[in-house]
Parts: sequence; C-alpha cells; structure tokens
Amino acid sequence: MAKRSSSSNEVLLGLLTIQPMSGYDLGQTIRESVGHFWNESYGQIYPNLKKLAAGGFVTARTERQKGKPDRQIYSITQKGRERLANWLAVPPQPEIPRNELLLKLFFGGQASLQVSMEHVQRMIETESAILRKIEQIEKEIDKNRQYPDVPYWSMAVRFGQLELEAHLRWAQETLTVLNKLAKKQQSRGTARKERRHGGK
Amino acid sequence: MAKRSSSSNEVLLGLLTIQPMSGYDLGQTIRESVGHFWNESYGQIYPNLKKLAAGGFVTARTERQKGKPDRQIYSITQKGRERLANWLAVPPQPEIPRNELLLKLFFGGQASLQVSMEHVQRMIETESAILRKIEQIEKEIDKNRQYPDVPYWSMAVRFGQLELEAHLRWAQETLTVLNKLAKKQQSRGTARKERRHGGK
DNA sequence: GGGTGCATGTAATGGGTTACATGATTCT
DNA sequence: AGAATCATGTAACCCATTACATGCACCC
Repeated sequence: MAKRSSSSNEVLLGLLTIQPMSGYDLGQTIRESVGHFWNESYGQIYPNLKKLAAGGFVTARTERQKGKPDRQIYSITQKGRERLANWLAVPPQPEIPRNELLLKLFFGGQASLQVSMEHVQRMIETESAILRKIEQIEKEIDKNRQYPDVPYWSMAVRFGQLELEAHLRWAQETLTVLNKLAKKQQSRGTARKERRHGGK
Repeated sequence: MAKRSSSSNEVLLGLLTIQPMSGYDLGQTIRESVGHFWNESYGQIYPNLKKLAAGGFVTARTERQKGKPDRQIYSITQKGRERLANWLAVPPQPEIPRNELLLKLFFGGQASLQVSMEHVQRMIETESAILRKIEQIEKEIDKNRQYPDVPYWSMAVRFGQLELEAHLRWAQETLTVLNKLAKKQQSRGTARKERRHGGK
C-alpha cells in the first residue's frame, strides 16, 4: 500500500514555518507562491489541518472577528518541524507526467492541422501569461529580502522561467513545422484537383 | 461533476489507430512511445478496454497461443475514431503541476544545504538518463519513417528534449548557487568560531 | 439587489496506483 | 532452481477535486 503518502501535509507545514496562518490563508499563499509547481484545494487543506492538529504537528488557536467568521490560526510545533525535516531529507519521487497537449499533438494525424495549430497557439498564450506572472512573483520576492529563505524561493522561480521559456521556444518551432505541413497538404490538394479536373 | 473525464480512454484509442493491439501491447507501447509525457497502469488499461468494447468504440478478437495465455486483440471502430477526433478537438486542460523536487527546494531553508544539493544532483542524473532515452526514441522514429504520423511524434520528442535541456541548465545553475550559499555559511561558521576562541 | 471576498467545513464522486491471483515458458 | 516475460484481470485503497452548505460584509 504505502503509496505516495503525498506531500499535501508537508506543504502546509512548510508554509507554516514562515508564519502562523489560517486554512484560508494557506490556500491563498499556496496559489501565490508555490502555485506554479504545487496546488492544493480547500477540500484537501481543511481536513489535513485537522489531522495535523490531531497528530500534534500543528496547534490551532481561534481568532474571533467582527462581521467575518472566526479564523482558525495554525502554528507549527517542534514535532511538526521534525516531520518536515524528515520529509525534506527523502529523495523526491520521480514525477508521473501527464501532458494532455502533447498527447493531442502526438495523435495530431487523426485531426486537422488547424486543430493542432490552435492547441499550440493557445498554449503560447497561457504559458506567456504564466511567465509574466512568475516574473511578477520574482519582483515580489525581491521586495521581501528580509526573509532568510529568499534564495530558495528564487531557485523555484528560476525553474519556472527556464522551463516556460523552453516551452515557448518549442511552441514557436512547432508552429513553423505545422505550417510547412499545411503548405505541403495544400499543394498536394491542388495537384490532385488539377489532375482530377485535367490541370490548368 | 463532469470533472476531467480524463484522457485514459483516448490514449488507447489513439494508439489503436496505428495498429490493432492487446492490452498488454498497449501497456508496452505507452511506455516506449508516449511514456515521457503520459502513463497508464494495467489496472487502468484492462478495465478501460472492456468499457470501450462495451460502448462499441473498439472490437475484441481472441487470439489463441500455444503455451502463453490467450490474447485479446482490440481494433478501433469507426465510432471509436469519431470519439477520438472529438476529443482531439477539445482544447487541452491546463495542467495542475506537482513538482516535489521544487517543493523540497522551496523549503530548503528548513534542511541542510547538503540535502538540497543531493536532490538536485540526483535530478541531474535521472533527467540525463531520460534525455538519453528520448534521443534513442528519436532515432527509432527516424527508422520507421513509413508511418504518416512521424512528424507529430517528432514534435512530442522535441518537446521532451527542449524541456529536459532547460531542466539540466537550471540544475547546474542551482548547484552553483547552493555551493555559494555553503561557502557563505562556512565562512560565517569559522568567523564565529574564531571570535569565540579569540581569533588568530 | 446581486456579485465577490472572507471563512470553514463535509459529502459525493471519480480517477488511478498497487497488490494480489494465476500459470506456463524461457532465460540465466 | 529461480527470476523474468507473457498475459489478463479484480479488489482495495487512497488521493483529490468538485459541489454543496452557510452566512456576513462590502461594493457597484
């Protein structure tokens, strides 16, 4: 069984080393910091926080607010830090990739060239947007230079940059190839038509 | 509900357009062709083939073998091709990334520099191996130039190449940064020691 | 008046891996 | 003799997302 024992709990512990936070805060922080290489849904965050609290890895304190609902503020404990350190020392599992775009492109021969080109085009747009967002994050990190973990955050950002740039280079290259295929198909099409209709 | 309606069925359909195959063959083929961007386990392949057969997207024919167990050979039907084409036309869903290495590096401040460096080092080794395998696949594709889908396969391979190269560049760069951090930490360590012991 | 943000939580649902079961053959 | 490959299949389990539920405040 064992399986992945997935890192969902450890992201929470890790972020709580920066400062105590509520489940809601954690959700926000995940999206804004590690969002481009790690996601968690609230349906995962809230139950996991309860489990972590039950195990003594975090402690909860209720903060009452006027108007808004109460907040549960979680802090990491010594035991939690130890668990985090243990997890950090374990070599990361090799990723099981699932890239739907590549899959659709791989079977591109079963669709029209138009379809494949649109997919790549759309990819360029979404990934460019992410790249811009990451560069935004980079600036944000630079502003908060007081935190000692900044070098590590920068490494993660840098990864995103280099990877996305590679993706975009590939996408441009691929569009060129698809265009050439389209021209070939077109010329074959007219050639056939000309033959059928007795040429010009 | 709807959810991802995941592409597990469509990979099977897609590969069956190349030629009729058994569930076992499909497993092999997936690993050897789309393996670096798409995975399927047998626990997924066999039940899905049955469902596809029940829906009329593929047909099964039993092939008896001496010594070895019977093989169920599946062929794609016209209905299956239509389903594949429909799926191909749908814009691929943006990936929900989960990169455990990056996560561990992001929280690197909670562990020793040694740990982070080992993770990156190990990544260089595994990704280099994958890169070599992909270059092998490239040659394999070049040999089978008779298939009309070769250009599409090449695009997928090229993606893997560019991405992995970017990863490796990042890893080298990151090792350098980690080394510098280690030196800084060391000099601070000796400085403190010298102060404590009255300096030289 | 209606949408969005704050804030927490549970239930349903589904996707997917791992482990188990079976059994003959071939390679080392 | 034992491991690996061929070959198919099922059951257990778990991870995770989505949907639903609730309710106040603030802004347009």
